[in-house]
Amino acid sequence: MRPVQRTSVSDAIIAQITDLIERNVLKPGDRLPPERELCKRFQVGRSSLREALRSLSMMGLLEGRVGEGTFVCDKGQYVERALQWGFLLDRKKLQDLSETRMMLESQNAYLAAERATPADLAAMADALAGMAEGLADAGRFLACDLQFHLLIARATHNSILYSLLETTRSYLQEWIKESLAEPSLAGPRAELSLAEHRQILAALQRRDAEAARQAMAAHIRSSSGDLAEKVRG
Amino acid sequence: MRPVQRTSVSDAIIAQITDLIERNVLKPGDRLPPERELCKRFQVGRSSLREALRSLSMMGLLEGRVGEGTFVCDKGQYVERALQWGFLLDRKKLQDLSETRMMLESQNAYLAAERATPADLAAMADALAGMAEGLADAGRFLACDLQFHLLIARATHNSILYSLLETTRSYLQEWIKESLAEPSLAGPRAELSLAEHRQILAALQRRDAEAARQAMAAHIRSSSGDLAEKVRG
DNA sequence: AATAGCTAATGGTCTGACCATCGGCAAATA
DNA sequence: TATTTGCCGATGGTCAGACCATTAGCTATT
Repeated sequence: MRPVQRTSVSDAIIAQITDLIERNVLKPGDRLPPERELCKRFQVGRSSLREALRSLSMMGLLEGRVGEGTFVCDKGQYVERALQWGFLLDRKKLQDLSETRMMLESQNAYLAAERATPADLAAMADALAGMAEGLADAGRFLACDLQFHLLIARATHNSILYSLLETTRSYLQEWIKESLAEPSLAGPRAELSLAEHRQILAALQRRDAEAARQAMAAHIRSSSGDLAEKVRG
Repeated sequence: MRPVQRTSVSDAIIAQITDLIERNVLKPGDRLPPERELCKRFQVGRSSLREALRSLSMMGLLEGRVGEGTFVCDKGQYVERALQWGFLLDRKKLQDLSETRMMLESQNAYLAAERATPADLAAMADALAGMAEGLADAGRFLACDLQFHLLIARATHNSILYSLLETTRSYLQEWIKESLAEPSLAGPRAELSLAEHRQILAALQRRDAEAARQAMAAHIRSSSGDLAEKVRG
């Protein structure tokens, strides 16, 4: 004898729908029948059906729009989401996070040097210009700073690396903002940061991957110096 | 003016519960209050609450047991869930994932060289011995192989990097297994792989971080050669 | 022709009910 | 006394029906 497996109604529905998507019977952008009709077809209650649809939405496979219907998502962020959950499960260790960010940023710079398109580089130059204009405006400066780093990640043309860096930054953003808000260091710090960014962009434009990586690493070490101290303290 | 964001009831509940888990107010193994009471506390209907719980279960954060209650999962189940979505990986994503893994593995090797404790190194040596013993047994060989790589990640003593590598591997495991199962290459491939692992371990023991990184990078390039081809093809 | 208002369809939410299962307790049994 | 049996309440799982907010598309007014 072996334990009989009980399969929940929702899970059965999930299996059926994922199967349909997998076999391409349901294509991205397609609209599913209304919930009330799906209930009749699957012969289940609406609660169970909705729990299934909710789970599928959570996986990024479906998307519900009020008054319109439920649609199959475009090629989605399944993997990215799953990796983000990984962060949730582990305790947020600032030090670990900071280190992870360092690795991601510098490696992304390396890859970006090899792959950035002219459009990518132009966007980075724009962000850099924004930083220069925002030397007096801390908010503007930080926004362009963040933008610049995300543009580098985007220039790797690797959605997973981009997503990872984005997530890491989002966790650290508060601390970064705080550490850069130190009034005593604000002026010189910002100018130094701007100069470092220029070096990074220059390396990217030269397609010098190793230089880009090192410039980025140096920048982060310098700009997050007291962030690291705060973390340790 | 900007579009006001509608936040669904379920999403709000999900946010609250994930936050509780994140802040360790809810620890793995803990039991949540009964659904009917959660409804009263959150001031929501049971449908919405259940949709939230269902989503959280789907993420691997919660587990419902009939007649007992809803419990916070030990972390780890989300990896298995991830495997079920393997089919969702298209070629581009596989490529991205493979690249991310490459970066994580080599950088982890770098850090591990600086931080591995004697116990870490001993465990790696054990895994290596297991691989040697398993030259004839593909299953044993692969298990020890995986173990070796995870031990390196663990030796970074950075829980986030470990978690990321673990998740990334879990996605790629099926393809890795498949690519290594090529009968024609099985023998020499395994021996080569073993030799490469020995080089990595040697570099770690010498505390030569740069050598460890390069050895790991070379190993992955060599061992996942036809994986990359499959991805491209 | 353009706009305002109406209507039906749809996803989102709530409620109450019933079922199957599980844990714990008490009674029956050896 | 120790073990088994049966029962009961609690709980998650499911269902059905209702109401709400939003949306698209139609209609009639301007």
